[in-house]
Amino acid sequence: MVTDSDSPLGPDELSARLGEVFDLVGPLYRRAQRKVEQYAPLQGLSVGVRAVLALLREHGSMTVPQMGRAQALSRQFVQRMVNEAAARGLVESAPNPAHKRSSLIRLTGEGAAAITALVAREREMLSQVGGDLTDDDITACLRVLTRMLEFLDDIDVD
Amino acid sequence: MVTDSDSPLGPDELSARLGEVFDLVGPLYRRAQRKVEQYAPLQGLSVGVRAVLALLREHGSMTVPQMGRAQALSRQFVQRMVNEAAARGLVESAPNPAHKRSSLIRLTGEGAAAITALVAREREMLSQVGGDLTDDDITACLRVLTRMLEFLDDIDVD
DNA sequence: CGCACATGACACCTTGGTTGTCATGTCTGA
DNA sequence: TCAGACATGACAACCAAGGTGTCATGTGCG
Repeated sequence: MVTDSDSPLGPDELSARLGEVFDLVGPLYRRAQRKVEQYAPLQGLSVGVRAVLALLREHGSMTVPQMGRAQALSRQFVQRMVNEAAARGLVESAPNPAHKRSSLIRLTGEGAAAITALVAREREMLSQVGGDLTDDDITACLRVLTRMLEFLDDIDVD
Repeated sequence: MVTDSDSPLGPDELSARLGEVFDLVGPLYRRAQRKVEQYAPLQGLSVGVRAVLALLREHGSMTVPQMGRAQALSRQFVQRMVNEAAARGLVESAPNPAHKRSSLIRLTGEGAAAITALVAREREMLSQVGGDLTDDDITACLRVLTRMLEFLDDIDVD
């Protein structure tokens, strides 16, 4: 039967259900941002700076344009966030052997401490989401979101 | 065993994995927004207006404050979107038998056509996501996102 | 070498969304 | 029954996230 819940969906059912996901992602994103806003400022971190620090924490040193591409943000915006972070001493630039103008950005000790502390607090908050979510649920969720992301990957920014 | 993949997670594992979800939602949201813009060249419908039309399409006529509460948005913002939609003839207000000042907002034929067409185009785009996603995957995804949204809902607005 | 392209810097704009305030309308209870 | 608490609409000020445009400089490649 076409509606077997554990076999891949056809295009029609798929798009209808993905539409539901889509309708949740927007509000979720914006509300999460607001929530982060009320946690992060304690350390003086804007959402953008937070994103930059988190990226560097996970991927190590990167150039500004690399970060922009990784997060689908304009390079100019990322640059602004990096400058702001640098002004607070959370981040520093190291010469890039591969490009004189485009230096590598890396976390300072202070920056690493700040983002680690912030993530810890966010986790603490998320742990209250509770409910009856299973590991499988979240794995499936990640699968879906990742697929959508892959599909959208070919968009050009900048 | 604590890590049984089909039993509810404890707070620690839960928050760690939900953190992963969060990190995907941002880029996904931004990419999707751009993709929709380029694929379905918005006939002048801002995200806010789109949300209002979608709400009315799903729930029938509502008052402005009702919509605000339904979406955890400030009533003033919803009002602005409704006014904008009304100015374009997508929506009209009917007298509310239960309240003289707060009229019921409902879709016009034009509004219904516009939102239906938009949703159809979005669906068409999403149908290309393809992959091997099952109905169960998406259901789980919706469960996760809904839980997160509910959790964030207790931010009081207005 | 020359030319297309990537990068940094900086200014300006748009959009989603909130907060505040005021006047008017509605409901409830002593 | 009527006073005060609360809901609504209207309008304005404000904010943060993020994009766009442009210019000068640097880099890589045919």
